[in-house]
Amino acid sequence: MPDVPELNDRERLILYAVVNCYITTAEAVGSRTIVKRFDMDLSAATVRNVMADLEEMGFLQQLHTSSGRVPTDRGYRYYVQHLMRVQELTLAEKAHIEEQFAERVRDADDVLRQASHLLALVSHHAGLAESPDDEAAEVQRMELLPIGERRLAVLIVDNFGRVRSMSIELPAPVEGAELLRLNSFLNEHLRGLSTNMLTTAVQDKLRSFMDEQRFLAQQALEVLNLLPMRPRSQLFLEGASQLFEQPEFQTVEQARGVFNLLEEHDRIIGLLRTAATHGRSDRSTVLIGSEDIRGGLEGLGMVASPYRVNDRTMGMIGVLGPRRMNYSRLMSVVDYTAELVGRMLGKFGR
Amino acid sequence: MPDVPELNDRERLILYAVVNCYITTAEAVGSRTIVKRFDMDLSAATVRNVMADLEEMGFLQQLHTSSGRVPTDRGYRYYVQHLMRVQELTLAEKAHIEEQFAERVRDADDVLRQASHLLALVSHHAGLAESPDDEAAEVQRMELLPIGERRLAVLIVDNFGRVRSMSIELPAPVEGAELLRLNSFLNEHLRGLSTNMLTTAVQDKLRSFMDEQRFLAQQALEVLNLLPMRPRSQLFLEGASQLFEQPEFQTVEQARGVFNLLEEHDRIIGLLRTAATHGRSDRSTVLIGSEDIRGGLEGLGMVASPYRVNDRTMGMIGVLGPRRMNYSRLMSVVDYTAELVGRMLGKFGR
DNA sequence: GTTAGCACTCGTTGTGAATGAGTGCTAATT
DNA sequence: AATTAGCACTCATTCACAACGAGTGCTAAC
Repeated sequence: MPDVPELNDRERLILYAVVNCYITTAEAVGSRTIVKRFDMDLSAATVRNVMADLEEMGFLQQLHTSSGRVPTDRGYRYYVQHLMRVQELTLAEKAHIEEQFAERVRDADDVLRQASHLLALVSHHAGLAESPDDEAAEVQRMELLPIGERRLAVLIVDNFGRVRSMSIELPAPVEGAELLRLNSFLNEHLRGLSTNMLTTAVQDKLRSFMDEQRFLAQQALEVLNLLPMRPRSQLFLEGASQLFEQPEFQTVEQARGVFNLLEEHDRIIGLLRTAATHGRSDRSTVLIGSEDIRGGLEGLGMVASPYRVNDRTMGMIGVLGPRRMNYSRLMSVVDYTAELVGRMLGKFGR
Repeated sequence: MPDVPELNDRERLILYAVVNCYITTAEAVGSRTIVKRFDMDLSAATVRNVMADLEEMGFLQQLHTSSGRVPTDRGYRYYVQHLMRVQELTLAEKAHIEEQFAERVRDADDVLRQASHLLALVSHHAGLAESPDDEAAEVQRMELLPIGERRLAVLIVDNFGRVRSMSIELPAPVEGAELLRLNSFLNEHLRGLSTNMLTTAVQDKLRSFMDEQRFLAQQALEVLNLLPMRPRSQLFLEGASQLFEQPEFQTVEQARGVFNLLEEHDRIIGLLRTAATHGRSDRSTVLIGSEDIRGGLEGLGMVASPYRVNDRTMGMIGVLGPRRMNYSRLMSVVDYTAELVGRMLGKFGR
């Protein structure tokens, strides 16, 4: 982000006013509107002059001559970074959020599902929550269950209470006793490892084992190799339909753009992670429109925050809405939700 | 469906022509168009007369005077039931469909995920697949794994290789040996039961047990009661965005209607099941627009087919698209896919 | 430096005419 | 009696043109 010009007080005030107005009305805002709504001790003409300056500096934009101004991505960025102050949540609001979590949870995924639901509810935009990623997940327990002749169900329980289950077909039948030994071998040696590097871990250990151990390891490796382990980074997304209530997505053109993004969960996860790298690890970050190079976020904004368990970042949650969002409020909401998520997940971790 | 009038050959021919034209062009079709496209030995005027009759009988509809005709729901229904002939798949097409299934599968859900993906791909509409429902699923194995002090992971593996996992908090710690006994008790008595009636089954058995058995049953019941067992009927839905390419969903109004339906998975499952009751259990059925009383399907059509394992219906798959769909082709596609799904699931069930 | 005043821009709205696809009806034809 | 040609009619769509008004930029006065 090169050369962001310094703004004087008046310019800051007026940029603030424009963004603020636009966020609530969704319509280009003119000089008169501002003077009235903010009771300024300035004439419309003066405001006009300042607005012209702001436009020249790239903070505002005119859709056509003779129409009010609209903030640009840069305008929003400045607003978020220097002008707005984060609106802390009241106790009542915090309580309200906490209530949403009251339901019973079965595992970490439930917590995140609920988080996305809750975010959608209070933000009136799309709520996002990414399941703890595979690197952060450790194997808590593995279980091999025979189903049918040569078919095996392999269960991997991780430290978030999540279970990944796979059914595999063995090349040759394995008898009961052998299976038991294999099972305990796996548990003995793989516990605590990150779920996405099981095979390599076994491979590494393989050569150091002798005799029966070695045979078992060999067998374990065969089983592990059969596992279709594509790392699933799961995204919970709710309330997406609310985006289409927004005036900026009323034309089919723009609506389709948004819809396509919504279907690409991987893409959204990518955006969440970009946001993660931009911000501090304990605070929410904002990602605006074209700030992501790969495109697809045009006209949209995202507030994202990492959640942490035992001081380690496990994943991201956030809100996806029109670029014209109430960042001030949403940042607190997302922050607080992330904090709660972290706290709840603490119950699962060891 | 009361009083469907008999149609003579010419009327049938012309209704067929109108529906056919409309399906491909999405535009109201006029008399001249028909004569030309089908090389009819009739004049446009004659066709006009017949079309007027068909309109009177409720098969066609005019958007406004002086515009071509469009089929009504009843028109489509007649077309599907009496006029069109199902277009069998070529070997190449079958092969192409089968290829999509080539990937490794971890469990039954994977099969259905792939089915919905594939349906979306070949139909260019939304692909639907419902996971085997809870009644059809039998407990294959249960497993209690301790995590932390009083926390327990409960795994239920069903006969489709699917695992439902839950983490529960016990009121009091249970020590290892006891847990083992409880575990084997559960497996001994609950295996083969439908997953959605575990608690009642245990309750029934409870009184007949004595002594230790009784104590274990009591304990089992306590565990089962803690399980948040909401029956999840899962729906896999892919390719929904393709619907918005269709000309009939270009206005924001209609698009929103569709979008809302797409978000309500339960609603869609309901529709699939309605379709199931309308049709034969081994063949695809069509559901058109307002034929479902509860509404929400206006302007849409659905082709659905049950899939069967060991001659028992396990769930539904299908395609959701604009009412103006190529039923003739899609029925074969859905049928064949259902057959494949059934075959693949056979590998899991005992 | 600020403001009042004014000409100017340009999207929006509304009106009316031209266009054309498609119909319904009637009278002629087979 | 069924079919067809012909023609008047309907009505959505398109286009041009004018009126409107919100909002600007600029200039001159304060």
